[in-house]
Amino acid sequence: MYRSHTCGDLRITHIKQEVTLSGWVQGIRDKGFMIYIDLRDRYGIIQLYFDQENTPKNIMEQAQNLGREFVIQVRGAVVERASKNPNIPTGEVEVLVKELTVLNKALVPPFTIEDKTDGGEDIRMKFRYLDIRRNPVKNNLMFRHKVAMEVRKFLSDEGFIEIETPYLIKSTPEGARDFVVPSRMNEGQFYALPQSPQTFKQLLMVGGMDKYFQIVKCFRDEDLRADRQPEFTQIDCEMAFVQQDDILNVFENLTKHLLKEIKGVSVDAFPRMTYDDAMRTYGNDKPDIRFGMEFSPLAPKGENYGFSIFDEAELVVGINVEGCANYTRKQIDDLVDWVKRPQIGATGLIWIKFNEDGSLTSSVNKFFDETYLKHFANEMQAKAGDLMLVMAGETNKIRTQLSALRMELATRLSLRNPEVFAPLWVVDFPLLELDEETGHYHAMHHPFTSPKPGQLDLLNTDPGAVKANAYDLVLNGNEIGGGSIRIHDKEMQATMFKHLGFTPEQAKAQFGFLMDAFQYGAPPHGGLAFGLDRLVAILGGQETIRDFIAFPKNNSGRDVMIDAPAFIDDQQLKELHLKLDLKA
RNA sequence: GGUUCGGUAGUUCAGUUGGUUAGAAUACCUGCCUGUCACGCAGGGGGUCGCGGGUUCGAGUCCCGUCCGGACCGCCA
Repeated sequence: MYRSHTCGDLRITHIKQEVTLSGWVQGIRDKGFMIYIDLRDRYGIIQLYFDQENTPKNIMEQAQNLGREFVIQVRGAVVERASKNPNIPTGEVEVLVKELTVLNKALVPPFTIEDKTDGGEDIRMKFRYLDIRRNPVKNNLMFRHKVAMEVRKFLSDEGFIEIETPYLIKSTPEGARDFVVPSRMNEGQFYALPQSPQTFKQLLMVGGMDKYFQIVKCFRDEDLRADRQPEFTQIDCEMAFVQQDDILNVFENLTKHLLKEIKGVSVDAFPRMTYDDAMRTYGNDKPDIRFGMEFSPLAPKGENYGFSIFDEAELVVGINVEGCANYTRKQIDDLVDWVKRPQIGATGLIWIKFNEDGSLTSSVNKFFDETYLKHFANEMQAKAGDLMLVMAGETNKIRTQLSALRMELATRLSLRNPEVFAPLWVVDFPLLELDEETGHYHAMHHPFTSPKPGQLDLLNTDPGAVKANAYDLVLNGNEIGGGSIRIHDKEMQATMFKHLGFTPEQAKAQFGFLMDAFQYGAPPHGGLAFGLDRLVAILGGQETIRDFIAFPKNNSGRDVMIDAPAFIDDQQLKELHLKLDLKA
């Protein structure tokens, strides 16, 4: 027996009990005559006590020779401490050690295994197994487990069945790049890892499994970010015989369940906002609505303001930053510089101060007298003490730029409280999106998304204006889920592919199996997928998803611990019928 | 594909206009210490300044290239 209790178990009630414990040496305080060792496992820390009076000499010597992170087993009696430590749950007791076994020695770890470690990101990833011993990472992984369990519990209770779908599937050109896997038995052919189980879950609907879910890995070979990994986990769901509201209701309830069970937070009915409204009001399809600073349209087009920046602009729009009229010139210049950085790419930023004394000063005093500025202030519902920031130019660019500024200001003003949760449905997404490079339309969500009823004619006349039965769930400025009502009719699906630039032959070759299935009684269906990593990070109040993943990849898609990806040897290449054509 | 910041002791970092033997903290090792718990005290060891080239009497410092890491833009149906 390695242990009778864990290191987090022991309390004052265990006094005089004989216990066996196993764990890692967290720290050693050797006072000469007596030695204290903090023994750690997943459950906590318990202090071990050795002294020259009570501990056998050989055990005392052994204890002196231990190092940090040694794995040891001890036996001894639980005793009350002479001086207690109120900071840890086991702080009233300690174990007077009689027997000590070193189960495994350990090298000195490259960074300290403490909550506030001295190790940087790089070294922690390389020695991730040590990092996982630290409370912050350990707790995040346990937190993730709890979220996943609540998801399974809720969906199972709602009648959903978890079904696994294959990882070795077929590459398709739509959407993100695929990770591909060469087939040894099929010369020159490749599997692809799924970007999502999309077509399979639709086939499950055809198969009559009318409520499906799966907590599943998905793979996308695109560049990474702090909140984006090449392999990530989705809570993938699909339902048959449902309309959009049915789906929104089920997953709104799931989200409420999670907020309640995990965070103890009750949230009212989620607001629903159309995509167009979100873009108009926040310049963004995933607005953070925990704070205001909504966009106010200014300077309607067609009027002559005698100010070329306004007169030539497609859109003039401003936000009101409450209580910031006292910003210094330096602070404002800093904001101007911030939006002019290449990442934002703005050409400038106009500011108007609504001073405490009621006067208005601005960067455009030359062009606008107080009457005009007052008019702008009214439009933006600014009051004395506020700072108004205005941008003008091409609609899409200005929305993106001002939206980025809005988020940056909210961060600087600490308006993004991670303990406040403001979920929101964004609905009525456009069906298609124009690719400015190729001039072609492609599906905004995916090619299986159904258009809103009665918009089929629009598809021919103004494809960009067609709205889809597609929706996103947004939480605190993050897209945590998205889905749609799918096409379940073969002809409709064929029409869709045609508009996306597929020839009938291409459509058949790539998605013939799906369209065939639609001919055998496909029920109306739709669904949604949550990004589990991101959801867990947001519920955990953190920005980066990496610390909620046991073994994440770095910015370049590498696993620095196992050093993957890596070259394979010539024999493997030969078996796979592959020849490398390397630049170097 | 691009922008930007960084790489100096095991680790986290400092290192001035280019100038003597590259420092601090922490970790590690040794000794001391009867209630520690960020233990304390004294001492000690520890450096390919990412790598390659260049400028210079002289480079951690300046220039070019390259590799690695972080953040971001494009991209991510």
